Amino acid sequence: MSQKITIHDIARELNLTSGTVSRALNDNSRISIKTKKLVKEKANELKYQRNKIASSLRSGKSQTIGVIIPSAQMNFFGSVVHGIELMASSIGYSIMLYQTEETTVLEKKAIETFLSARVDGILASVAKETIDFSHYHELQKRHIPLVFFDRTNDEMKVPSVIIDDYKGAFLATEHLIKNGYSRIAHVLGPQHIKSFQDRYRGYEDALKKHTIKPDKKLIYQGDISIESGKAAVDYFFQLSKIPDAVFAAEDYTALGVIKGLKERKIKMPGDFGVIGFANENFGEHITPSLSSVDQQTVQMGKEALGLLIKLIAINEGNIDIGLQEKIVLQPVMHLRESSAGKTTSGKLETFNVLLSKIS
Amino acid sequence: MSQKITIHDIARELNLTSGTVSRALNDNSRISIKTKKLVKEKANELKYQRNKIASSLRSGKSQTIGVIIPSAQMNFFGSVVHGIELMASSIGYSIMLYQTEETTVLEKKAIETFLSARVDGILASVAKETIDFSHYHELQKRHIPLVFFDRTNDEMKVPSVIIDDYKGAFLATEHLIKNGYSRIAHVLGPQHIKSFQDRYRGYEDALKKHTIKPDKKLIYQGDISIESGKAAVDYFFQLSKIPDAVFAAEDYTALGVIKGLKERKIKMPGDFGVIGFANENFGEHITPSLSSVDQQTVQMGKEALGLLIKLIAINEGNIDIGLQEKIVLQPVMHLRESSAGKTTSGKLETFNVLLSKIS
DNA sequence: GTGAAAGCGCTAACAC
DNA sequence: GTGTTAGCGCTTTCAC
Repeated sequence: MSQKITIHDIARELNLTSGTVSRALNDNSRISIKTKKLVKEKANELKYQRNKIASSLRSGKSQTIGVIIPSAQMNFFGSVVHGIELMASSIGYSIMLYQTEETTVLEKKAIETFLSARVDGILASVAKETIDFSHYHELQKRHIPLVFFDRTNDEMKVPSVIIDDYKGAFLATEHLIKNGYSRIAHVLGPQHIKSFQDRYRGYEDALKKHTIKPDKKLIYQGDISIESGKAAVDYFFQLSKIPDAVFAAEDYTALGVIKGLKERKIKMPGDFGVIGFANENFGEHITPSLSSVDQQTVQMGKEALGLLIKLIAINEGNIDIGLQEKIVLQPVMHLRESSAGKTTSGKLETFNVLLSKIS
Repeated sequence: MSQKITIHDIARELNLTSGTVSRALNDNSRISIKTKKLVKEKANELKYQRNKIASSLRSGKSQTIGVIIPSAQMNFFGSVVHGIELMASSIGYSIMLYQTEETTVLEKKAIETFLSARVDGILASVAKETIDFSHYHELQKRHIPLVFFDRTNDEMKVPSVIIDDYKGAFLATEHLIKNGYSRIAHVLGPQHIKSFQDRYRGYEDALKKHTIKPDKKLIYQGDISIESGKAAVDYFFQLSKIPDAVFAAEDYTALGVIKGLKERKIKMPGDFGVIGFANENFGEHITPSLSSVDQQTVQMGKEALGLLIKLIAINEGNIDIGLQEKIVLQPVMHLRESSAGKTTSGKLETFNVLLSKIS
C-alpha cells in the first residue's frame, strides 16, 4: 500500500475539514453542490482511493456478502454465483466466496471467516454432509441475515430460494405421457435430499393424473451418476414388463440411461423416451440430445441476493421480523430429441421435429 | 451486528490490557504460555469474534485477495476459481470475486472495488475486449501485487500462469499423425489471442517435424463456436484434396466438426480423426467421445495464488524486485475415441480400444 | 512479559 | 452548510 491520500489531504488542500469532505464524497444532502464538486475534483486530482476498511469499521457495514457453496467447479454453482455476483456488484456489494467441498468442517470455517470479516449477510447452499446445523443457528442468534439457495433445510427457519422440483418432475413426466409413452420408469436421486423426494412425488402425481397406476417395479434407486443410470437400464430390462420411457432425477443419470439404451441398440426416441433434470451443458450435444428441466441457476442467484438485501434492510431497521420468505422458481422445460414422440406404428416423426424446434 | 465482545472485554475480565490480549490472541512470542491459554479460554467463553476489519485497518493487511474473471458461469473459470479458493482458505486468505463479462468497463470497476477494499493482491484473467491496460498499470504504480492467469498480456511486465499451448497443440497434432492420419487440418481460434497463435504454431511444427508440409488450404479461421466447427467441415469438404483429420483449437469447435462430419456420415475414428483443446466436460459424453488437451485449470488456480502470495511477501519486505516470473503448466492429453487410429485397410480397431482405455 | 498510549481512516452526533 | 470531536476495534511502539 503505497497509497497515502486520505480525506484529510483533500480537506487540507481545500481548507475544509475531513468531516465535510467525507460528507461531500458520500453525497450528503447537507453539503452544497459547489463544495461537492470541488471535493470530487480534488479527489480525482489526487487519485484519492476511498478506504472501505476504515469506513466499514466506523459504520458497521462492510457492503460485503459471504457466499458459501460446495464447489465452484460444479457447473450449477458456478452459474448461481454468476447470478449473485452480477447483481451484487451492480448495487455496490462485494462478494466473498468460500467452498465447503461438501464438508461440514469447511462450512463452519466459512462462517467463522465471514463472521470475522463482518459480512453484512450470508448466502449459503448447504453441504451434502451437513446434519448438524449449529453453525447456522449461531448466525441466527447473532442476527446475521442468512438466505439458503438450492440446498435448504426446512427445520431451520431460514428464507430460501429453490426451484419447484415437484412441478419440474411433474411436467417432465407428463411430457413423456403426452408423447405417447405409457410405461414410464423413474431413477431416483438420494432420498435424504428434499429436492429428490419432490421430484419423485411429481413423477407419481403426473402418472396418477393421467390414470396410469404407479408401479414400484419401475422405480430404481440411483445416486446421481452415469453408472447408476446404466445400472437402472440393466435393471429395467430384466423386468417382465419393460418400460418404454425413463424420467431420470438428474442429467448424469439420464446420460447413463441413454448410454445403457444405446448399448442395447434401443431406438431413441421412438421406442424409448428419456428426460432428465438440471439441463447440464452436455445435454444438447449428446446423441440423442437430452430433454431436461432447467433449474434457472442464474435467476436463483439473483433472487437469493435480492432476498438477502431485503433482510439486510430489515435488519438495519432492527425490526428483526424473522421474515420467513421462500421463493420458488419455476422450472423451464428444454425439450430435445431424447423425449420426442413414441412411434406407435408409422406416423409421428413430424411431431418429433416440431418438438425439437421448441427448445 | 449484535456482537459486542472486543478484546477490551476479555482484558477487563482477566485484569490485563487490550494490548496483551491482542498479542496473546496472535500468538506473540513475548507472551507467556499461561497468559495465552487464559486469554484464549476467556475468548471462547465469551464467544469473542475477532474483528478483521479493525485489524486490517490498523495493520494495513486485509488477508483478502481479489479475483477477476470473465464469468463464473464458464466452466474453465469456475474450475480455476475452485483451485484458487481452495488454496487461499487453507492459508488464511479470503477471496473476493468480480466478473468482467468480458468488458473493460467492469474490469476497471473490479480494480476500483479491490483497491478500495485494500486487497493484498489481485489475480486476473484479462477480458477479451481489453486493449487499454491503463487500469492494470495503475495497480503496478501503486505496487499492488498482480498476477495474470490464462489470459495474459506480454507487453505488461506481470507475472503469470498459463499452460503451454504450443506444446499441447504439438502433442495433439503429433498424436493424430502417429495414429495414421496424414492430411491434418486445423480450425484456428481468434488470432489476436496469444494462446491461439501458439496452438497454431504447435500444429505447424508438429507437421514439420514429421515431414508433412503445412498446407494453408487446410487452415480454417474459426471463432470458438460449434457453428464455426461445422462451417470448417463444409469448407474442408469442398477442397480437391479433403483432409483426414482435424485439430480444432478448442472443444466447442471440435464438437462442431464432429457434428458436421456426422451429418456427412463420415466414420470417426477410422476415416477421420478429431482432437480438440480444453477438455470441456461434454467431451467424454458425446459420440464419438472427444480427445482433447486438458488445461490443468485447478492447478492453474493454485499456482497463480502461490505466485501472488510470493509477491505479497516480497512486497512486504519492500524489495519491490518486480519479479517477472512466468509459470507454464504442462498440458495433459485425454485420448478418447475421436482420434483413435486410422483404418488404413482393415487392421486396427484393437489399437482404438487400447487408446480409449488410456484416458 | 506486560502496560500505556497513540492512531489506522473514516463516520456521525452534536454544535452553530 | 460546515466545523468539532469522539470513537469504531484493533495493532504496535515505547516503556519498564
